Amino acid sequence: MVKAAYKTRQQELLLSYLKETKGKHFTAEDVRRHFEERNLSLGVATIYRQLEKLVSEGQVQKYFIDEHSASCFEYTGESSEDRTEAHFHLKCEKCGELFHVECDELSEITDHLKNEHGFNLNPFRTVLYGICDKCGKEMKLSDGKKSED
Amino acid sequence: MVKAAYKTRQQELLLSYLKETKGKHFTAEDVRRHFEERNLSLGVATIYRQLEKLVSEGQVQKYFIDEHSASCFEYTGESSEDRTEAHFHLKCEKCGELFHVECDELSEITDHLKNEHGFNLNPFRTVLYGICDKCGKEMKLSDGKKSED
DNA sequence: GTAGATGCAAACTTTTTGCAGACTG
DNA sequence: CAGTCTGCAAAAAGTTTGCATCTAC
Repeated sequence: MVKAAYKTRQQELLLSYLKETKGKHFTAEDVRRHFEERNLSLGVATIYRQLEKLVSEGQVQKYFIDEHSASCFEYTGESSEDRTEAHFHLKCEKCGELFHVECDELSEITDHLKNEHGFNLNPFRTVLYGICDKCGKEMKLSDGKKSED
Repeated sequence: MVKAAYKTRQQELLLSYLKETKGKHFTAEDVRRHFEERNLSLGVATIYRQLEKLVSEGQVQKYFIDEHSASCFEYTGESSEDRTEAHFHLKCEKCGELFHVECDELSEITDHLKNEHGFNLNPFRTVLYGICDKCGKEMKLSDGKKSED
């Protein structure tokens, strides 16, 4: 039996936040602070429970950066038609910046994984780690000793 | 000034474990349990401290799967010569399996990111999420129904 | 009225840290 | 002997859960 799913004030608050931030990532704490600043309290438990529901419905994507930071969420839309364009996440291991990249050539990896490895990649959830352009250049400048990587 | 770096029993135990498991992934808890079973206790704090040191030296790679599970570590070797072959990690969102794949074509994404986006990918740390071949087929078979993990 | 949602606080998990004592060189 | 390392236990940080209360329908 499917649950009745009541409509609540908290639910609508969260949904309005999601629509404002479409295409950007946020944490549960970001949501809580957003409403706290407006004197509209939303308990963390509620935030997590609502987000979890949306994640299981596929409206929100959840991904994980590293153990020191909170999970990232990202609203991608209610239906496949108005879905946010698929994009990858690049995380710089040095400066910590998280980039969103949309690039046709990157979708080749998606095709390759599907065709050759039978693996159906979910780009939203995938975070590619490495060193970004800016940090790479800075490291070259200050690199006195030989590095093996 | 560089620290003196004493050689300890615990250090050697850990190193022997690493060499046994080369190319496989493990968690801090796996290490602790491994030695507990042999009545050789290694404190978790020590395990984390030693692993952290090896990670910063580049001998061990550390990556994150999701917030419910512990960080994964993987020993890749002391020098670039005997380094483990670079490989990607594919994580199935359904069955939870973590696959290691070495594939030349996948390295194209590394080149593309470097050349077009100036991003120097670290494949060891990168986990690609999606649905594996086996689960994808199972899901097709049971299509109408809601399926659980 | 009843099923479902909320909010608080406590529980939980993994990882880090402070510190006293043990060990290495 | 001095400098490091270890192990314990407590602390952190993010997330989940139990439960009493409140709300939607």
